[in-house]
Amino acid sequence: MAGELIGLAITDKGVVALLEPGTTGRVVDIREVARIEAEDSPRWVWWNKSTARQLVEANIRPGRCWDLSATHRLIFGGGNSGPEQIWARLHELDATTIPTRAPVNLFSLAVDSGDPDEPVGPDGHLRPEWVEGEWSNTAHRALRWAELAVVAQQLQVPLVHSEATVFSESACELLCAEMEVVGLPFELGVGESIVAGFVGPRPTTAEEANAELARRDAEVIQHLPTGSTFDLRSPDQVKSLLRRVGIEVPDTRAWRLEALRDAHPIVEPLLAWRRAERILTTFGFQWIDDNIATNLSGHSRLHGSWSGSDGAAGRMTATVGLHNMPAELRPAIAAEPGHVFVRADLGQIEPRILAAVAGDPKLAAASQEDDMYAPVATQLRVERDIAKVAVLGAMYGQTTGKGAEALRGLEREYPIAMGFLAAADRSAQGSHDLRTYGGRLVRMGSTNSNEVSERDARSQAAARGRYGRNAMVQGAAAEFFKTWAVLMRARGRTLNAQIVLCLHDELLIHVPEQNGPDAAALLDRCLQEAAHRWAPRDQAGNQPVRFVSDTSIISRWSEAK
DNA sequence: CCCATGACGAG
DNA sequence: AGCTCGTCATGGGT
Repeated sequence: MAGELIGLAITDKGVVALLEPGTTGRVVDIREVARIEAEDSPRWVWWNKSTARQLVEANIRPGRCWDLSATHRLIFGGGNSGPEQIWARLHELDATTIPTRAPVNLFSLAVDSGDPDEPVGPDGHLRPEWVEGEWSNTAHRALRWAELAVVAQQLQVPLVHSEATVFSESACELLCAEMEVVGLPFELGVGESIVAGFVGPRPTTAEEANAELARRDAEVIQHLPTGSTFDLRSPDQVKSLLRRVGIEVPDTRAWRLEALRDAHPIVEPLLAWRRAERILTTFGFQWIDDNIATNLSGHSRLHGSWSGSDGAAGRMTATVGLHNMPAELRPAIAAEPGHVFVRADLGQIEPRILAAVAGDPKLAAASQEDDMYAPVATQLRVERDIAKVAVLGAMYGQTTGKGAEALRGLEREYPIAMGFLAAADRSAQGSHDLRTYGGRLVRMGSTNSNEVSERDARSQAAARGRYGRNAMVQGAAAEFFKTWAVLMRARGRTLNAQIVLCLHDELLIHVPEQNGPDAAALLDRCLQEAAHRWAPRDQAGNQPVRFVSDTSIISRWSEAK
């Protein structure tokens, strides 16, 4: 039956343990999973993304799952957790008492802590040995592990605030597994030449590398008296270097030096040095060698790991710089032969989300426009850019600058939205946890460790307030984005449309060239469906907030916008 | 060796 | 505006 829950655990040797409802479970070949998926489309239950990855690696792409880890992060907030933490929370056990495997010695061997074939120890916690992988040693144990997953799922059900969010966040873990396995198309030659443009050609020996380093340092140091030695990698030394030429700065951040370009001829080469250093250390040849794999047909892809939600507000995160690649590298992200990218980003997502989650009808009315800042500006009787800064400032907790005055206009014209933000701010200031529209707990950890001055305490509270009001918008926006993304993942299967990058409000989809237009149209339909499924409706059942995207079909990421 | 901090890229 | 994230560097501490 579609949507039926089936517990699933796959050992590292590929043994598949299935726990279907009302059965004692069975051990099967992975092809059986593919058959069940095709015929019944169940909702698979598993501990975390690692199972999703095993399936994707076997070329099985399930439609639905209940990911215990993703759901745990929704219910309880915070970042990634292992089975032992999930289990402990569901049984209201103190996380600090979770046992860890003691080093193997005579003493630890002497302690008898019950039946090692039973995953739950006498203290009620999962045994560390099981958590660390011993569940995978035998088919019998794998069955127990799948069974425990179903037990945990049943315990999560009553704690869930929105089942729809559980489903989309779980599906997002599947999407993450896929993005990890398939990678981001990356044209090696183009990437290498971009890097070389910043840091010089790829060195073949350590001497060459050192010479290039010295050459780049000299471009900056030449503006100082001969014999000067400063380590440009040390902010402290850069500060004293600048003091030497008569520039006094509290820090040496780029935006501050930008303003001092004309103060001394050393500033410009210093900024250039910094840009090159960023490429060299973070996005250089080493990065390419470490993270880009070339397949048998000679095409290269960048592989990182993805998390469907990590950190505070539940945005996706990614490693190896997938979320902060310098724009200069985007020409290297190229569709493979016979393919195109469909790229789309959500327009003005945060104010639209605010209108929706706050239920502000007037702001919702403004969202009907392609540019919703225009009607807001009219209401406030200010310039459009002022209105924009004011709205963003309200969501981020701006306290100074131009937006501050227009803020009073916002309070007057959009009291519901502003009241929503103020409530989040107050709650966070008081260290009270928040919950996003989709039901994610945003923890306000009271980290006020030592005694601090009255002044510091106030500024920390204000920072918490800003964090809280932002988390309610950013968090809900992340949920909405993921709903959109996983709908496209599901609906795009028949077009062979593969999502290869998620960037907070932007999707990059790799698709056979002939399917590009269909995929682009589908992506827009998925946006409307996401709005319909996710966003709050008014009393009449109408969806009052309009969401828009900018969609294009391109060959290289750099062609966008 | 861990940890805090500065710096910087992206949204 | 000020918010999130990951990554790499130095420099302090153990």
